[in-house]
Amino acid sequence: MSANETRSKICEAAIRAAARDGLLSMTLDNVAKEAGVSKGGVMYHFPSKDELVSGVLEYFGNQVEQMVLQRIADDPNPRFRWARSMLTCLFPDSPSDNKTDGSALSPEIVDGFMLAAIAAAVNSPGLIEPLRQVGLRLRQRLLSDPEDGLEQLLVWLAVDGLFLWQFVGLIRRDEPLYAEIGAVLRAKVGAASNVPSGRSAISGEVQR
Amino acid sequence: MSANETRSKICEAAIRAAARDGLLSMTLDNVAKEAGVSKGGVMYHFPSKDELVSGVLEYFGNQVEQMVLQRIADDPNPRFRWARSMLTCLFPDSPSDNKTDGSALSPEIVDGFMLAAIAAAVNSPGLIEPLRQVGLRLRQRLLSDPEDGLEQLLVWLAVDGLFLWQFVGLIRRDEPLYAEIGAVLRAKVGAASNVPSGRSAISGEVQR
DNA sequence: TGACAAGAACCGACCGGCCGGTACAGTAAA
DNA sequence: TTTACTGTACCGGCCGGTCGGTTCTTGTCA
Repeated sequence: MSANETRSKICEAAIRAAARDGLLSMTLDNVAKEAGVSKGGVMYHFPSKDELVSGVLEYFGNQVEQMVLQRIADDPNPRFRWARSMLTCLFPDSPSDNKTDGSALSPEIVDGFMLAAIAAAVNSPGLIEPLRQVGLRLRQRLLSDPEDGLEQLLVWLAVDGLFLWQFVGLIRRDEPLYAEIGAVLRAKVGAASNVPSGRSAISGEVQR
Repeated sequence: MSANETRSKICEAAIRAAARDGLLSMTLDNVAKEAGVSKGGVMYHFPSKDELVSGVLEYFGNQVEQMVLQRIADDPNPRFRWARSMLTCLFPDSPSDNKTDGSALSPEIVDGFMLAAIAAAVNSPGLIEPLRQVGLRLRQRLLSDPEDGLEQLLVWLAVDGLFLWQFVGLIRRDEPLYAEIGAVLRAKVGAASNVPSGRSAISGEVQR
């Protein structure tokens, strides 16, 4: 097995353990066991716990960022492009469709990214700095849209709020409300199920 | 000093330490030191770490819940009452006004509540169960508003998303954007600065 | 082709420190 | 006398980190 494969395997195992048994169980020993690797093997790829956590964050963060940015680039309609990309990437239209065509991220990756971010913030404030930079850039670009910037930001915030709810157990993916919220948000930014540039029935002119 | 005063002192100290040095530094020894109490003193009031964490969560949660519910009860205008209450309680109009008239919560309490919730979720999933119950009840009541339920929920979610952003360092209270977001949200639910039942210039009919 | 050196990838026993928790004797106030 | 602590000493476990060693892979050269 190549080095990169093992690294990925470790990152995924770390999140799997954290998701199942809580963030505190993301110890070197547990992660090693979960990944089917020895502790020394983990330490070989990530010389310290901090580097493991930031490595995990980077691993998931890159996947999310790539997907979101590509969706924006592919979207012909500039209006609400940012928020629409986030929604289609982070909310699969229906919980059951595991599309492998690369048009959306699997819940595992999305939740993993979230968990990794919280894990980083918990372990040491310095670890989220790279993520912070990415977030700030994204924020700035989104807000540079003169008309709809703030409105899109609110959609983004709502999505993140939903993650927080999930984290503290206030909502679960399989609840009907979860899909309802996704539908309302999607409607707000004109993201139909399969027609990205579709016109929403709901969102009237909200701004100004 | 009475027992309850000491309990409060310990709870506040726990959050102070966590906010300053990270969640992991919320150890029994550190909390005791921060509170100016011996470790035995902490263990006297909270027989275990779990009980300390859930006690802290309860301490801050009660303050937030009380304030939010009272605001709702005092509001003569039923439309968007829930979301409006949250906003006025959790977003002070301007960062500098420390009103002691009890019309809003201090940022310390709000952030403390947030930190406590995350701390509980991190330490052990079971600890947030009481908070979960409160949240679910609140959610249900809010959604029972047939017209504006989901719209208010989005405001709530955005507020929580903003907390998450704060936690991972994506935004700070003193940034102009923070106040801007507050203003937009307040406008959406018709919460003017000092006229709770005011009509917003922005939020048109969004629903249906 | 095959022997072999060299480094990359990985193993797992071990260590020191910290953390949650216990035990208990003492004390000041109500 | 009860309540509300203080202070100290201690324990067992876990966790991050170290280290000497092993196995796998790859390039080199006769």
